[in-house]
Amino acid sequence: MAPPTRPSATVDAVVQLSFAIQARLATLAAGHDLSLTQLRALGALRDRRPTMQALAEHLGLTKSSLSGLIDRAEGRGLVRRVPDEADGRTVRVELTDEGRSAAATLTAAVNEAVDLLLEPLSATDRATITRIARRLTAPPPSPPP
Amino acid sequence: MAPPTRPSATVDAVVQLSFAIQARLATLAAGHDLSLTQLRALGALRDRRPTMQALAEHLGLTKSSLSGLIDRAEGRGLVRRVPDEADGRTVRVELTDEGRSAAATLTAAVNEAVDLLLEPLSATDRATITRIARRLTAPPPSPPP
DNA sequence: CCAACTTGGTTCGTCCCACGAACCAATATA
DNA sequence: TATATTGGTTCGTGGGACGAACCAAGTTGG
Repeated sequence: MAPPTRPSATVDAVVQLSFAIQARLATLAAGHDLSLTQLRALGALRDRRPTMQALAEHLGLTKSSLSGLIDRAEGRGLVRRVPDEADGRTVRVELTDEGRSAAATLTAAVNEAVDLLLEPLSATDRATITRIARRLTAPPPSPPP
Repeated sequence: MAPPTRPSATVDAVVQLSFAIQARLATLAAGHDLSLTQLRALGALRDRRPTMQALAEHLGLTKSSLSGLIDRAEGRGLVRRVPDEADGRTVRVELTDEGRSAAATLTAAVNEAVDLLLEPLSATDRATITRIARRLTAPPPSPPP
């Protein structure tokens, strides 16, 4: 069977929506002179102080990419590298006070922006899309070794 | 009232999902040595031959950004600039044969990848998320002048 | 009919982002 | 202790996006 040259309606709709969301987030981040990736990083650091390794994995970046990202964020005073106590090799990343306040502001802004986007939905639909999105992003259950 | 420092469950879930989708698309595009933006551009050109202006708007880029994008795509033989017959200033962009075949391949791959992502959903949930996504990405009805 | 404006694109300089390869220091292993 | 392995950084490359300056083709107004 020949591959379809047109996307399925479902795929198309979902992909379009993801682009719409990303566009909003990018605009919002740009308004604070941040890239989308930096926005994500700040979000990821809100309640963690991961190693470079862990953060890179979480963001889907290589370690060299992350190194540069953190360089820039550190240069802006949003983030700080701290040595790990246990292992002399590993470096942990944490928010500075300035970074924490920026993260809070941005979190609120993201909420507002996405809420606005979801505004046309009924309460029922909101609940449904939440459930579905959660389901799709939940890590698949893996049997412990 | 103080702004929340944590995103709402709904917003968080939806944003996470959008990142998951983008990551899949980016990986897929990278596998064909293309950027996400070029992937989008190819998709947009499947059934149109827009002016630079129109394409830039569709992709949410400035005209200078688009100029560079099309330069590179043209350099790879995926796309062609053609002069507009009516207006000597405007340039139209269209797929080459190679670009058309790449677009077809990629469309199929996107379908497969996103279908896989949506695999855990029931048929009902798929229908629901399609409806919701459509609703959210549909342009708001504007009264004709 | 021609000068002044507008419009559609390109070019240029700048910065961010992401990657792989090479490298270095600290730890783990044999 | 010699040899991996691991965690990060550095460097070079290339795409991506932007604004400002620019240019050519159309449009408008006197």
